[in-house]
Amino acid sequence: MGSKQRREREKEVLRQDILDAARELFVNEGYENVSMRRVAEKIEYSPTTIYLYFEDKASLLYAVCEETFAKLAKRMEAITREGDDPIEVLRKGCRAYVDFGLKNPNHYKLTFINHPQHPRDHKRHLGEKSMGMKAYGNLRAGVEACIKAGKFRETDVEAVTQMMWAGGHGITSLLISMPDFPWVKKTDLIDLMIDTLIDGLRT
Amino acid sequence: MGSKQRREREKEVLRQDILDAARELFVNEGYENVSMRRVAEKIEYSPTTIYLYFEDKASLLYAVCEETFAKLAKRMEAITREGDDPIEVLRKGCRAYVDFGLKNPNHYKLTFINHPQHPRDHKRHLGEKSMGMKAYGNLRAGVEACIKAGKFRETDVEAVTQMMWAGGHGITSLLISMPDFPWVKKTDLIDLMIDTLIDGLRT
DNA sequence: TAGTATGCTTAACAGCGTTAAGTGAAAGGA
DNA sequence: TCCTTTCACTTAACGCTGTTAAGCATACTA
Repeated sequence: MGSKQRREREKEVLRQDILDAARELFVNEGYENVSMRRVAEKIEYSPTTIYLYFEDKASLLYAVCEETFAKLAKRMEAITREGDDPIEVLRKGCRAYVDFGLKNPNHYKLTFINHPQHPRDHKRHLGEKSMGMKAYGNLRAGVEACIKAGKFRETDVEAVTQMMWAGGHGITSLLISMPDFPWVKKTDLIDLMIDTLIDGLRT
Repeated sequence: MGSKQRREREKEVLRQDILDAARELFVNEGYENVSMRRVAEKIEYSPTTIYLYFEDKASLLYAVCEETFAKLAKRMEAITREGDDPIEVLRKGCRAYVDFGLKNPNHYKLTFINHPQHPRDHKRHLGEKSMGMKAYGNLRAGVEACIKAGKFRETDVEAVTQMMWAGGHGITSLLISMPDFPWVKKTDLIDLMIDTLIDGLRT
């Protein structure tokens, strides 16, 4: 009787095994350089088995990213909750975002740089309930707090949030995708960006 | 006697034909979605012929990008030469950069977003004589002029240049690779970024 | 115990970037 | 003019890719 539940538990385990294998390969070697056959080999199943658990390679990628971005969202939320001076919260949030990207470059690439090719995938990472969107919400809250506290001059919250995001993303993505460029010290660049943006927004 | 020169002229024509075909396909359908066979079909030669003119697909891409970025470098240089108020020059330069990216999204993706997979390709676009580097040099000159004119507080020119680039790139790349995100008005976002960064750098 | 549903595999398709070998015409020298 | 060499190009193939259709065993149900 309970066999049905047991089988479902087993399926869940295999699904997670696939995800773990895919994550490790994607992160270490890059999405493009990992084939479904290699993922299958790693879990010691035939390639087609993966398709019983994930629609296609992009879906597998999406699932992996979602897992990782849950971590980012959680960290961002923790920073917001600590509730210092709102400016300091915002600063820490931005730094956490960039650090996260630099520490998980392949995850970052997968989600924010390597644009999804299939039109329908575009919307997935931005869905209302997606983890990426949750992190964005946190950033937005941070910006709103600064404005409400009178630290920033009155402006469009949405626009400022998107600008802050773009600032963080600009640094993160350039550092990741052009590692051979003669960058100045990374931390200096990150701090300069965050400080300059915040200074430029001050009342 | 002159036949050797004639043949070389003909080769140059075919090389340009390949470039033109590749550019059109890459720009309209994206690098990943265009195969060498399709480029070959367009110029009505066999796929292998392309390899007589370009080392591989990445080299073909590189050549296409270089052509386009020559245009960007030229425009940036023109703005610098016009020589208004240095701040205004910098502002215009940044705007030109973003506009260029948004107007040529696939070119932009190819050069700045779609990181090159082969290690050796990394360096190509950043070579001393590359067009991308020339545009960077222009931006740097713009920043330097602002500092020398006493408009910006004394800081590391290189760091500020890289930050400005990252600001422009952040907006450009996000707008391009996430077209379905609920962005505020594009021009507002661009102006907000540029103005905020400049304000944050002021003396 | 017979029949069915389930989980996985084998085999294959159509495409990819790229290379080795071959072809046919034009060029150069005698 | 004839022969040889060069050169631009093609044909065929290799080993890979993501993905699907069909088949095969095992485990569950009646």
